[in-house]
Amino acid sequence: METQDLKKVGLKVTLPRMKILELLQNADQRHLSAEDIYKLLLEADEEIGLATIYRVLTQFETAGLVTRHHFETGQAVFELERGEHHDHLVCIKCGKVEEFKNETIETCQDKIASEAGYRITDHSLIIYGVCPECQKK
Amino acid sequence: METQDLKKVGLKVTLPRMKILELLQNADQRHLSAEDIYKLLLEADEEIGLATIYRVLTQFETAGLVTRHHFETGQAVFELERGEHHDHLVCIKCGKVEEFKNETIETCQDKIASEAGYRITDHSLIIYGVCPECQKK
DNA sequence: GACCATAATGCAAAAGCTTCTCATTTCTCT
DNA sequence: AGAGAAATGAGAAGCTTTTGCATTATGGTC
Ligand SMILES: [Mn+2]
Ligand SMILES: [Mn+2]
Ligand SMILES: [Zn+2]
Ligand SMILES: [Zn+2]
Repeated sequence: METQDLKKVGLKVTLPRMKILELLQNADQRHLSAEDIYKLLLEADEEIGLATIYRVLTQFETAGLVTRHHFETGQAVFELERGEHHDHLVCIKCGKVEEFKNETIETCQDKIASEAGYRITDHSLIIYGVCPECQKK
Repeated sequence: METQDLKKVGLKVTLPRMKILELLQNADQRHLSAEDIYKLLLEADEEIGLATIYRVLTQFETAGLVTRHHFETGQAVFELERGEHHDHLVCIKCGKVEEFKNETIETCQDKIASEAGYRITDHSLIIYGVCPECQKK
């Protein structure tokens, strides 16, 4: 029940917030831009302003419900936070996004940061390439 | 002699291009945004339009003279290409950028991409953290 | 060195994404 | 149901980057 998720993080339960959360949970595509969400909601006859979508996504991000990524598409994409960190493999032809997790890389990163004396707060690893389907064309 | 660099890649030798290239070679800070370059040139009494700077940087990128990065600062940063790939460690407090290269990570990335059937074209690994100096404050 | 065709520049306007303002609506709590 | 507080929608504004077009500079030729 999503209503709980919102209350838990101190956000009022409103229609826009419910619909956006629902969409993030159920959409085929896990990684969505604000505009994607806007259009998908329109298709479902839920007319929610783009400004609200941006506002809500930022609130969700602050609340730890979603994560924002900056792939090189010009627009940020958001995905529901599932508690397990992962990185991304993005097809430059069709935009498909795959996820992966690699302990060796994570460990190396921590080592690099600590050797440089940095207190690491975050990282972003994105591999760009052409997916198997797009290679055939 | 920078004039050669430009001719080599098929670009006319113009004052803006020379000045921008020179700045990228000599600036204290290796990673500069278009606006940074604009302002530094102004300080040096070289009034070059921002549009030209963007255009030239894109041409330099296409020609392989510079590399463009998207740190999460809202603006792209550019650095002179030195032929050796590396990744970045960015201080979220002061904006300092450090470079590193890690063979283990590079190898893992290639393995991940090929296991997913992707033909890798590029990747971006950015570690965000707080640098030693900023930790003291 | 002057000339010409072509390419590059500067400026302002436009575009693309995101945030903000403020009047109106919706929630929550009683 | 009603009051107070918070959220929404619509449009304006903000930022970074790109584009159109008139003007200027460059590189090759005579
Ligand atoms: Mn993901
Ligand atoms: Mn670098
Ligand atoms: Zn693809
Ligand atoms: Zn710092």
